[in-house]
Amino acid sequence: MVTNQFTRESRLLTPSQFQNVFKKPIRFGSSHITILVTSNTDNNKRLGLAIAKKRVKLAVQRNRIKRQIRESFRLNQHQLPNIDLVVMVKSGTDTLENHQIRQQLEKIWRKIIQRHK
RNA sequence: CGAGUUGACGAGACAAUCGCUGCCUCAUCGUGGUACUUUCGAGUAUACGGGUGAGGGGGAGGAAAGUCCGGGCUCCAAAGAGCAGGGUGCCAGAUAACGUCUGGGCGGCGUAAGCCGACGACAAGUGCAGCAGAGAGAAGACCGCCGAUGGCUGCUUUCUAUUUCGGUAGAGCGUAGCACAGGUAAGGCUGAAAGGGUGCGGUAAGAGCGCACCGGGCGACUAGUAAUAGUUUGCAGCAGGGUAAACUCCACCCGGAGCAAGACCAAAUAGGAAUUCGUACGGCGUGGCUCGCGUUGAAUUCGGGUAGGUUGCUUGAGCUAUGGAGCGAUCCAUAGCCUAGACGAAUGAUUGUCACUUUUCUUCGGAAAAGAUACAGAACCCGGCUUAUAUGUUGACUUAACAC
RNA sequence: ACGUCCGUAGCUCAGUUGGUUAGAGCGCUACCUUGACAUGGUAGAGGUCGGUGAUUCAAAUUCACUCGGACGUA
Repeated sequence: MVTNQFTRESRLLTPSQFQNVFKKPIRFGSSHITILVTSNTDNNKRLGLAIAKKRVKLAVQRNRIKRQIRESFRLNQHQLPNIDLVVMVKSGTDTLENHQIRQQLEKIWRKIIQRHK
């Protein structure tokens, strides 16, 4: 059954969970977005967000980007393998439109799926 | 109708689909507690916490921002005393409090509505003012003016002495000159600033030296709670400029830290080793000092080890309505309402329709196309201030021109 | 979230009881020295003192607001 739910179980919550991803990541990227990926053993996919204040200055823009990423992850999660991933963002992302962010993310999802087949 | 001033409110709407978050109700699952039954396996009931599902209703701001003030709350001792330090600064009021607000005063800007003002004291004391300039604070004579008085020189005349009878010398009066002593702050020059202003008189020239008016000072009176005001009145020619966002003085206010405060649960700070000081006139306890109060051996080094969860957390100086008091800020009474509580951090995404602005077309009903949708995201909570902001609705007021 | 501090030349810093003109080192430019380079020497350019306003005769310095940056607190 395919669900589009997005609960606390599908997020990275503690610093140690984040550290696991940062230790030995596989990198995927586009012009404005970098994603670090590690496979996990919990039979689950988990998303973490690292949107630095240094890269995106205004809180409104940071929130907007995070919502877009979560929304895209929520809609595409059932296609993904069991991985932990952290999404990072480069400077200038706050000037992108919502649909541009979504296009970039969808490209990266496809790359990850291919890599893990 | 144009231009403007000022206050209040708003900050796109609706629908569908897919989500997030916490609240309520119901169903269900499992577990611990309590009561009852028991064949000691368990079963039933109950309330609460937890998981899952369904339904319902709620979910960012006017500035949530800057962190510039003030308060609540929490801990430091129950928050105390003095000093230091800091803040505020016309008067009165409002308030939990304020650097805020309201009303009034004074000054400035504007035709006006209205707006702006860190607006106590420099006559308590100390300090500062480069360069320029004569002089910078009980000032000063550089140019200029005068030179009455005194001095020097000349002339007229009078007197005295002397005489070679032409004069000569001295003294006095008058007068002309010099600018030597000196007088003078009206004018010039310098500067941001030069010790009341204008006029007349006056004088050697001038000067509050005298007078008139204006301005200012001190006191009285009147009005006002007061700041302050006055076509009131008396006094004295004027009394010393600027700077306190210079030290300072005066009045009033302020103990320190902050929800990463603090509390609870589990773990942990353990147990150790070495050195030094000390055994109470000491050390520590928030940050400045002294007192006071509380508590008690302290410091350094080596080695070892943690930083998870719950709570604080949203019912509050709360909001709405009505009535009353007050010019107003605001306050009082009654009734009703509950309106975000997240924590690697929710409050969203997509699509459609309408609404907004501009342009074009128009049968003046509207239609089409394009564009824009600001500033910006709660993190303990309030009251303000300040800064950012596309734009909409509306109240009151001022004013030019025109029309009546 | 709360708290503290800092902005001066291209870089690193001086300079603040308000006073004439904002200075040092490195770097930069030109010339001299060398066959050439380095070194050395001489000269020169380069500053809205983060911004706006206020106080004052006068502000890098004092005050208010504002912009940017750094650090600390579990």
